[in-house]
Amino acid sequence: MKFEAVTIKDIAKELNLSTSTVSRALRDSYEISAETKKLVIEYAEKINYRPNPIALSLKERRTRSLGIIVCEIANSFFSQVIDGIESVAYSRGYNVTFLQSHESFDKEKLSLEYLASRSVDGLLISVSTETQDFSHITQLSNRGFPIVFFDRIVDEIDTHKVIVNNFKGVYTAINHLTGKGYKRIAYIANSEFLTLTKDRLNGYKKALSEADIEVDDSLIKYCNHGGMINDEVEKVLDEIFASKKKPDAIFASSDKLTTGCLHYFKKHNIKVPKNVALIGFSNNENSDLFNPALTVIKQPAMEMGEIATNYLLELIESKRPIKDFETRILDTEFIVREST
Amino acid sequence: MKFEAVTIKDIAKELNLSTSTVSRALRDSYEISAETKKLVIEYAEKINYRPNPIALSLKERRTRSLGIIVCEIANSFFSQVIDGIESVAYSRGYNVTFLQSHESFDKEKLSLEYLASRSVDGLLISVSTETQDFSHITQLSNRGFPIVFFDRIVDEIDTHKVIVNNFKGVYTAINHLTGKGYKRIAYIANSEFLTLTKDRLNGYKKALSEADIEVDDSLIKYCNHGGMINDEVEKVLDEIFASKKKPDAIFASSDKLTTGCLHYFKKHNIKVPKNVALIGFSNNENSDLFNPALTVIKQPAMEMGEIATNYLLELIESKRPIKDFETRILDTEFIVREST
DNA sequence: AGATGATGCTCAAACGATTGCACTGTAGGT
DNA sequence: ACCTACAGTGCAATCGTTTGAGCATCATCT
Repeated sequence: MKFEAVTIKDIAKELNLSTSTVSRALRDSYEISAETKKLVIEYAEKINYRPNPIALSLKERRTRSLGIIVCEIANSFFSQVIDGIESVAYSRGYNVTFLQSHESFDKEKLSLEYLASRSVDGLLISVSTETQDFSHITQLSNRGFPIVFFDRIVDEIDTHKVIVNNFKGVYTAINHLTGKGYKRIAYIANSEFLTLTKDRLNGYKKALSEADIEVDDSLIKYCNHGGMINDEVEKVLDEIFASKKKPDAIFASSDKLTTGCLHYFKKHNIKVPKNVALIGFSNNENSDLFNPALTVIKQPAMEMGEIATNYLLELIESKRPIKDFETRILDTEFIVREST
Repeated sequence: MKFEAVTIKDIAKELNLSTSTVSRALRDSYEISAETKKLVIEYAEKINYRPNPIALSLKERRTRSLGIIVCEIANSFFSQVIDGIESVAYSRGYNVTFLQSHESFDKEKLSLEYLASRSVDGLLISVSTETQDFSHITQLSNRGFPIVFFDRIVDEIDTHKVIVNNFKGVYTAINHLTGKGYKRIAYIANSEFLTLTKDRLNGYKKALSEADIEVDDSLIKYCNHGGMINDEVEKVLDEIFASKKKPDAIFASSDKLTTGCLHYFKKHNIKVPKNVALIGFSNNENSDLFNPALTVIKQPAMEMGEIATNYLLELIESKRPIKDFETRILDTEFIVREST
């Protein structure tokens, strides 16, 4: 079934005017007489005329829509970022198309191709954990396609970026743990390819060394699919807990990994914080309801989305190529609860 | 900064052909010689040509994109539905634009107008809690715009719908409570305007009457903003717990309301299930990690999204108007945990 | 030789809206 | 009476792509 909508032609035919006159009347051009304007506007109102955004896009060579690529919408952090993106985008007259990479490089690449082939004016992206080869993004960026990174950025591509202070966030958290006497602190990391994983590792190491604790590489485990693959978290935890020198605390680098740990603990009847303490990077709105209530490092997700979108719109709407790119670093919030 | 992309014209100019020949060559038309085809296809590949979807949309009078309106993406149930929608849509060559109503009638209306003015071929919608007047949807539907409802449907609009068996889901849950000896069971409902609220109420009443428990209207409370307004849940719980005859169990009708209850209990030091039992409609992936682990009625969210999308694509792609509409009713899953 | 037909290409219109330019008609000035 | 000015409107090109119709060119058949 075709849904036939009203066009400017229908108005022109009905009123015995040309389409140009109708167009000008609707845009309140000075060239059109008051009478004609009134006639046109009233009739347009009556038949509920709406300009066709597709035709406008073709004419103006812009779609007034933004593309977003994240690993998963069903993730508190990203859905909060998206809230921020949406609010800024709509207030500036843009709409928004989302794509999920589900942490797959191939999906990310396809999504990127799709969006970039002129169905959006610019792109906000947090790369997938799998992504090691950035050429698909680099190419676009080099051809002048506006891209802004948030959260999981790509160092070697020069454009606006918005992240949190990952180093400081983790440093504070680990510091808190060492201060409480924890000595064997494991780091369940996201993919080792992500910049933020490295930054966080540095914060972890710094805090340990300041507490005179030697870094034990067997306590640092990577989940290269971000916990998306079923037994990923279980496997690394098995490894950690199989060792003779068990950890007394765990730092999990994302929401998915944190809940993964909790599920593991529940299954193996490991008590938190009695047997092991837990701190996670988490924006889960219910982390205080967990058993136990979680100590978390929280990111200003909404703000991140807003800032990133403003950056992107700046790139899109700028008359001349932008050369000076900024990386905005936001502060995390550290919330101590029962799990430590 | 304008991002200039390659068009069919660039290819035509370079190869001294007409745009029609290039177009036909790319679509592998029989009218074009093998040599020319090869030439064109190779050059297109080389300069990375991608057809402009905007131009195609204008020509074909279809955008190959679907619109989704939900109250909130940051809600486990809806983000799971969206996962389902996305997977079907992309596999059938459609992309997807989301809009959040944030439970506001005005936002919903605006979003609808926007999407319908030809930027999407069809619409999937779960109406906001505030919506009482459906004329904005009815109008569109009557003009032949393809719409499919899911979860929060509108009875008086005749089109495909996908819901769960709300009656049975609640009946089973309340039955479970009465079987365990609970007698004063409160119902914290969503907006009273939603069809599902009424269906659930009927399940609630049936189960109570079968257990010879009289329905006490003071135990039935509506949250007309779905728990989006700060103190909404707190207020109704205050009312319920202020009464002399306190409830011994609570049934919460959505994820937001369920976590709202938990937050309230935590604040007022009410122990679950010792002081009061709790059952919620919830698709939260971590409801087993809560303190206590929650007994829940779970909806097949992903499946719902898939089915709804298939319905919508059927409406969009059908050659002739569809008159026979279906309402698909899915079964819920009842998961008993510690909270009851 | 002339008709027929296949082959391989180009022209131009169309989708819906915008906009520079051209055109018509009227009024006012000289 | 003629020129200028200008208000009010229409024509046609444009954005990128598709597609029906038309037009050469050449081989083949009678």
